[in-house]
Formats: sequence, C-alpha cells, structure tokens
Amino acid sequence: MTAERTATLDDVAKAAGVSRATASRVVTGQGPASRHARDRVAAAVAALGYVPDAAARALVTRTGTRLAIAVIGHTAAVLDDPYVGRVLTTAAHVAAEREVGVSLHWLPLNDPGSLARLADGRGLGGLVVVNPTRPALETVPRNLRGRVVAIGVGARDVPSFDVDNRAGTEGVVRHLVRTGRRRIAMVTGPAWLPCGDRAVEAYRQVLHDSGGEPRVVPGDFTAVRGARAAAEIMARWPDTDAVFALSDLTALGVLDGLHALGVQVPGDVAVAGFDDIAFAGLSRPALTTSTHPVEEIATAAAQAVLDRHNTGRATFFPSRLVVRDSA
Amino acid sequence: MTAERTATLDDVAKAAGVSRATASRVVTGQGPASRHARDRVAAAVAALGYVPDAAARALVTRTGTRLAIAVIGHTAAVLDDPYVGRVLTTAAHVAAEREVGVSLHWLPLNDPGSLARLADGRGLGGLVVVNPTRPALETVPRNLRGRVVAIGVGARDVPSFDVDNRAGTEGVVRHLVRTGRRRIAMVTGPAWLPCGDRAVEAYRQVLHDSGGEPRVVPGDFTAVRGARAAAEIMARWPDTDAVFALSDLTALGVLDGLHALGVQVPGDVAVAGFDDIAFAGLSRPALTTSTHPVEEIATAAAQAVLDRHNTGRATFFPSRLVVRDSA
DNA sequence: CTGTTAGCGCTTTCAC
DNA sequence: GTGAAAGCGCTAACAG
Repeated sequence: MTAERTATLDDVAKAAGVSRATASRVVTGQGPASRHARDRVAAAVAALGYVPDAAARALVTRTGTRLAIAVIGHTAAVLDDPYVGRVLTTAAHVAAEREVGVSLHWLPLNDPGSLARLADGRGLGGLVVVNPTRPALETVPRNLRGRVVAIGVGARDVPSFDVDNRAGTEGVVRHLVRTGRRRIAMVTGPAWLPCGDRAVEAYRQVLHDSGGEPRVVPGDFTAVRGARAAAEIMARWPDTDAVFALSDLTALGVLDGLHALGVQVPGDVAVAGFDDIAFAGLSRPALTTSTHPVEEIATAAAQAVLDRHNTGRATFFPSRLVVRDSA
Repeated sequence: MTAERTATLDDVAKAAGVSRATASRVVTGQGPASRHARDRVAAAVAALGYVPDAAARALVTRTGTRLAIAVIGHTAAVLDDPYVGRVLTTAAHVAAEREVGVSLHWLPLNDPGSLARLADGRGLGGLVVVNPTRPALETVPRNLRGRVVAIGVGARDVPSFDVDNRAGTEGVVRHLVRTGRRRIAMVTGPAWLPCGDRAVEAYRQVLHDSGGEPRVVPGDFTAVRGARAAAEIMARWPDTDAVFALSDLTALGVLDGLHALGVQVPGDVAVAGFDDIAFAGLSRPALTTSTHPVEEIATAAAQAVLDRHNTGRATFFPSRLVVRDSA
C-alpha cells in the first residue's frame, strides 16, 4: 500500500524478460519487435502502471517537453484576451494528459526574429501559433517543421485549424437580410489578421447578392473599438439598419455605442456578433451571434502537434447561428 | 551567423577554465565557489548565451519540469471558468520566462486520492491549488512540501495567496449602506469553498453595525444561479433594497433575474458584484463592484513555487471599490 | 574550494 | 528480432 518508487523502463524490461532496448521499442512503437515481445512488454507496462519519464525521453530525443502557445499581436495585451485564455486552458488540459506542460508567449507583429528566438530555445516540444500572419509563418525554423500548427491561417508545412468564419458570416448576414435589413455595416477584425479576410469576403458576397452596398469599418476585436465604430457608422451612413461585428466583444461595444446615440436595438438597428461568448446571452438586448468552437479547435491543434498527427493542410470547424434579441 | 548548437555546461566550463562541477555550482548558486571562479563562469555564460537544459536538470534532480495548476470543484466544468483562464494565462506567462510549462488539472471535490495521484506523477515541478478546501490540503504529499501554494485558503506548509475579500466586501456593503440601503441581501460562493467565508463574515459585520438583518442565499459563482437567487430573494424578502453577489458573473445573473421580475435597478434594488471582470462595465446598468487582482495573485503564486520563495503563510491582495450605475 | 566519478531514465546505433 | 553499450546534459557525492 505504500507508494513505491514509480516503475522505470528497466523494471518493465525485467518483468517482461526482455532487454531494455526491446522494451523501449515496444513502448515507443518505433523499431521492430516480435509479437511475443510486444505482448509481454504490454502486459508488464499495464501491471506496473509504467509511465515514461518525459524528462529522460526529452533529454535523449532532444524533442522537448513543452508545448508553446505563441500569440501574435501588436502588444503583449493580446495575452489578456479571454479568447487566448480559452485556447490555453484547452491546450493545457490536453497537454496534461500527456504529462507535458504549456507555455505562453507573445510574438510582436512584424518582428521576424521573435519566432526563431522562441523556437531555438531547447525544451520546445511543439508550437501552436495563434493568429499568425503569412510572413510570420515563413520564419518557422526547419527543425520545428512537423511540430508546428496554426490557429488561424496556415502555410505549407504548417497545418491550420480555424472556425469556418466564411460560412458563419454568411449565416449571420443572410439572417439579417432575411429579417428585412438591407443597409448592413460590418466591423471587421484587425487589418493585419488574414484569417478575418474570409469573413469580409463572405459579407461582401451576401450583400452583393442581395443588392446592398458594403459598409466596412475596421475593428480590433475590442469593445471600446466597437463603441467607437458604432458612432462612425451612424455618422457616415445614417440610414444603416444593421451592424455585424466579427467579434462579440466588439458587438457588445456597438450595443453600447448605439445606446449612447439613442438608437434602439433591434428596433432602429439590428446588431449581430460572432463567437457566442458566455456574455452574449447576458447583454441587453441579448446578442444574436454565431458560434466559435474555440475548445474544439484548440483541442485539435494541441493534439495534432502532441501526437504528430498528419492532419490536412487546413481544417475548418463549423459555426452555428444563434438568434437572440439583438437581430 | 549560422545558429550553432546551443551551448552546454561543458562548453561553459571549458571556456571558463574550470570543471563542469564548478560551473554547475556557480550556475545553480548551490554549493561553494570562489569569487574568481564565479566571475569566470558568469562571463562564459554570458558570452555563450548559455541556458540550462531543463530536461537534463529535471532528470537528475527529480524535480520535474512542469507547473501543475489544479482546480478543485464538483465537475470538470470548473476549468471553463474565465477565472481559471486568467490564472492559467498568467501562470503560463510567468512559467515561460523560466522555460517551464504549465498543465491544468481538475481535482474532484471530496476525492482525497486525486491530489496524491497528481503529485506522484513524475515531472511535477510545482503545484498551485486553486480554490482548495482544508481537507484537500491535508492530502498534499510530503515530497511536494515547499513546492505547493494555494490560491484561496492555505494550510501549514502551503502558503496562500488571495484577494482580501473581507475588506473588499466591507467596502461594497458600506457603500450600499452609505447610499441609503438597509435591507441588503448577499449571494455567496459555493458552501464548500472556505475562502468565501471571510466575505460572508464581513457582510454580517457591516450589517450588524448598521442595524440590518443578514439575508444570505448560497450561490455558485454562475450567472444562472444569480438569476435564480434574485427570484428567491425577492420572494422571501420582498422589501429587499440591495443585492450583493460575491461574483460579478452571479451579479450579472441577478441583474437578469431582477429585470425579468420587472424590478428596476438601481431604482428599486441596487446590485453590486465582486471581481470587476471585463464585462462589468458593459452590462446595463453597468455593474458596481470591487476589484479582484487575479493576475497579480497568480503571478505571486507562480513565482513563489517556481522560485521557491519563502513567502509568508498567507498573502492578501487589496480589492478596490468601483462604483458604476447599478449601486 | 575544486575536480573526478557516478549516475538520473531513456533512445539508439551496432553487432549478433 | 534482439541485446550490449554508449551517451543526451546535468547534479551530487566524495575525495582531494
């Protein structure tokens, strides 16, 4: 009943009656091993509750023991975004099951060296780049190829995982059109963020199909910017009857800005967001939006690098319209 | 200019003209070393840009390479709480500077074995227990003593870091009293969570001093519970003129529940929360609350275990009243 | 105070 | 297919 020293590979080998080398081959799944050896080792592993020592393995394979999450942005404040918190929480949970840790890093936009500097520190098992730009992805060192994925746009050698914001945006904007709105404005994400482009294209397309004129205002995913954007939109196009923001946070800001202007929502102007964050249901009026399965995306991304999956070049996760009161 | 193999301790020793053992002593700061040796090694470290290999060090010291964040709760859903995301984000950032990773674990309430199971996995460098109960803290294995801290209540051998919710609650409730409220209800945190007790005591004290009767309803830090609690409070004590919730999320739910009942805020009933989350300023009416410096707390906790600080038994971080529209 | 000597637990040639 | 042997980079006794 006393907690004995945790089993080592030597113990497993001894118990299975094979050499440590053979036990290693079986455990890692690399290299040849007879059916017989395989079975005996597997049995011993189960019996002893053997778990490989990550540090020892990392030491010899130089493969690292840490999953780094690197978030690109203008300032280190991007790390405070609740979105990053959700990605990190999920990744840390997935990593924990494999006895690996996660670290968080800010990658300054337009600092090509920063990714390389991060990557050549030892101890890096894998890398998830959040919100990358295409140039940034070019700076991924070769020795990390195969252990890097992106959440956002990808690149050759860097598989990507992201929400299907094209279809999601289509769903939201079509809903707006279906409910009689025609003069629909959009608050986008930051201009440098390429993964928002798909959504803007979708917005333009739906507007084009329904005979509307695009009214695009740049955003930055913050609520403050949303409030300001609302004022800009109403000043520039006073007859606007709907605002779609590519982020719930921004949409909540729009709600605020419109309220300050004395504009009724959804009476005068409908408002819709994107993400379906926890607070979307708590605003007044409750926010109509489209889901963003952050946890699913982060799980897939973390698993891909930790398990060295060969996923496709780009994986998109569906977004679902959630109609509440604001549109 | 080509990135050469990153320097090893042997390289440092050679460059400094000392043995590897001496170099190790200087680098770790453990064990004796002459002034001369210290200087030469330090110079070599700087010149070569030497960074110790965490895996190798962990292997020999059996000290682990991972900082585990363990959150206690009824279900694994506690991991989804934005609060946990903020703690984790901060810890991962602090850990990243030291080349260590962070992993996230759920510790079921009333499962005494779970902490021990977590702790005897190899590779554990340190442990931060979030929202612990006192019995849970008793199960911390001896071999981890000195590398465990708590966010919430602590114990002997487990230093704690937490917001000063006693003073914070006093501030909020006194504000309520000062603005003419007398029949003040409180929605608490979960009953099993001991660190909320200080706040309840403070609430009772202020009420006692101002001649009010306590009206306490148990909460669980969720918005859904807040809405329900609002209904319960107004049914049980219809003349209630203020509600204080020990969590902004819950307070937002109270706002919602009151709205559904047709109760005006702050006209009929004032509402105040605790935490000052990002959305506190975006609700309608904007939420009056008291700050919770989660990032500061998590930074201190992570540093304490990573740097083996000897902090005091309990450290409290001040909370500051933020008056908005709801109270 | 310093250097020599053993390993930590694991993977990986390289002969057999 | 399998085992013996050689380390990965580091710390910790233990003599000097």
